[in-house]
Amino acid sequence: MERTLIGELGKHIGEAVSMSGWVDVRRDQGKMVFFDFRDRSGVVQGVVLPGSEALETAKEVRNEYVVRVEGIVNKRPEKNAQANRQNGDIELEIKRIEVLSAAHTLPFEKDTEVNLDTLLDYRPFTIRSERERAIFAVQATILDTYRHALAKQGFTEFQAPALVGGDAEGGAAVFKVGYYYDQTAYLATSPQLYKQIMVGAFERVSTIAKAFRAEKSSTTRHLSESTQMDFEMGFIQDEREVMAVLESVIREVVNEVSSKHPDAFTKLKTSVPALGEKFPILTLAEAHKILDVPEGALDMEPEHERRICEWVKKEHDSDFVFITRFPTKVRAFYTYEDPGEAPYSRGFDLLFRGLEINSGSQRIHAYDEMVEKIQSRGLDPDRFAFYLQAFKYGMPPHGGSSTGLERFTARMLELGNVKEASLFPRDMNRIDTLLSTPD
RNA sequence: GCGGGAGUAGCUCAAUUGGUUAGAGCGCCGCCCUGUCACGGCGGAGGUUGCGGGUUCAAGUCCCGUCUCUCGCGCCA
Repeated sequence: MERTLIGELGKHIGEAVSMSGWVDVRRDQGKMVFFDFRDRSGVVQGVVLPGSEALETAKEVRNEYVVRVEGIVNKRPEKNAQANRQNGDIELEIKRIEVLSAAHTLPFEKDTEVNLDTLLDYRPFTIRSERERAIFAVQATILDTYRHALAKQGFTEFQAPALVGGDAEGGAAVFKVGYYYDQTAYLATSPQLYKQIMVGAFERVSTIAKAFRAEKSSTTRHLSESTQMDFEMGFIQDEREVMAVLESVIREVVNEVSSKHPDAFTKLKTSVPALGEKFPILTLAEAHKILDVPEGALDMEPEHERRICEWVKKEHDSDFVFITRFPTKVRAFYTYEDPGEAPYSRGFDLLFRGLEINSGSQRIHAYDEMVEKIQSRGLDPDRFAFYLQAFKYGMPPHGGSSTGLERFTARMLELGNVKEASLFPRDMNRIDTLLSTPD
């Protein structure tokens, strides 16, 4: 018999069906046994009635066993119906259970709350919990919506390399790759330079790339391996155009997540982010003034990011806020500085619920200016020769930005630690050993 | 890297001022249960208190070292 998905069972009342999935819960009543079964489409109750041939197997089966079940879809007796619950009005009267795969004793119940390290140590199991599936279903929607929102606006997606040569940008904490005998390779800390190269061909490009950072840091907002959602666009007047595209994408992502996953916010004990009329834009100086930070501070400390977001939420009903006009010297070398606006650059950060989730800017596009800037930062233009070709052979005024997927997901669902928004997070001490050699 | 907190049963935690045989809930195992839906009832197993040293008549508890987790800061072109 062909497999019927649990979500479709309601259309087969009175019919004999075959269903496959996991045992979500078993409730043994003695002469009869109840189950909740789970597959990708949902859950349904199954019941083995007294005297059924399936009773013996039903007694052996435990939670998380993978089974194929044959039975009849019945409407539940009125008094046993469960409102507000998927398939609460039906149940599967089990005639036969075939164990496709037994499960060993579980380390703990699937949906119990556990500490972060336990959660991650048992990841292949904990990912099955309702909470974890909700987080990563939301993350999948974030990725999908980001991609389509940009495609609609004429962006071409490309794949940036993760393996890069040369310590081009100076002594950042990078992962060194010992493979090439005559040169050094690293894992990319950003797809930035490749994005710019691609603007030279496609004007508008986007990429979802892995970024690797070997920082010896342990915080709730850092990962050694993170996912960046980037775009870069040509023919702009200034960074405001980049911000406008970013805002439109973020709005679409939030709206899509809230419509596709209406239960996720309740499950995670949070609420849909407030988008306000428009994301407020504050200069760094304005933000510091609001926070009563002494003049001359060059950047925002984590505590300032939290406080300014609280202020913006209260004053503008927005969980997002742009900060602009950072001093050029604290931004990346390729950041554009208009002569009339010195010493401030055309860079911006986007803060979301107390945390920086995106950073972007208008970039330098003139070859000579770029070479000069590289030199003034004490870097060697020869080492950037490959990248500089993009500018040498005609580059439009352009800019772009980069959103940290894990940070965005974590703030969206108000997760305490960005590692909760990563399926398999890597940090200073954590890396799983799937590839370890068997004995 | 610096600072705070923590490490006790499979999981989440408790254990008074250093004092008898280290407890609970959940899970697990066994028995009972014909309408449960986190089913319920009765019983049971399960511990080198992270690791190493020290103080003491006596250490889960105090001291030193070490490892790990966690939070904050620093770092994060």
